[in-house]
Amino acid sequence: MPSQTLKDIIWQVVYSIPEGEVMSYGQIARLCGYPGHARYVGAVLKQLPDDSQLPWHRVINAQGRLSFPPESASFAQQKARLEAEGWRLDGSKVRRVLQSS
DNA sequence: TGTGTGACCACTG
DNA sequence: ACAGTGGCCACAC
Repeated sequence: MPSQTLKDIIWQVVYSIPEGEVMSYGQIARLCGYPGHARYVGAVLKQLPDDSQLPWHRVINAQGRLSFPPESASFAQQKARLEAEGWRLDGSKVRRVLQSS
């Protein structure tokens, strides 16, 4: 059996997402060498303790949105953390803060 | 061993 | 742009 479970690999990949960048669940699954496991990536992140140091907020879905109900506390926290790293929510879409306007 | 469950995704109209 | 649909597959029970 693997010394590293898929869960371990996912943690590593999420941890490696640099500040200022975001990645989709499916993208992470593929990077782990497990294409088709996007849902599992979400399941793993869901188990993280609140005080986790993992940058889970840099993980959004393939549509460029947050995978939480807009009124939830998790949504608010992810939104806040992303905004602190140079992103903004344009409607429900996550967009890089930039340039012109 | 079998079934239900998703912090998903790609495709379609 | 948006909603519906089917597919996905490890995991918890």
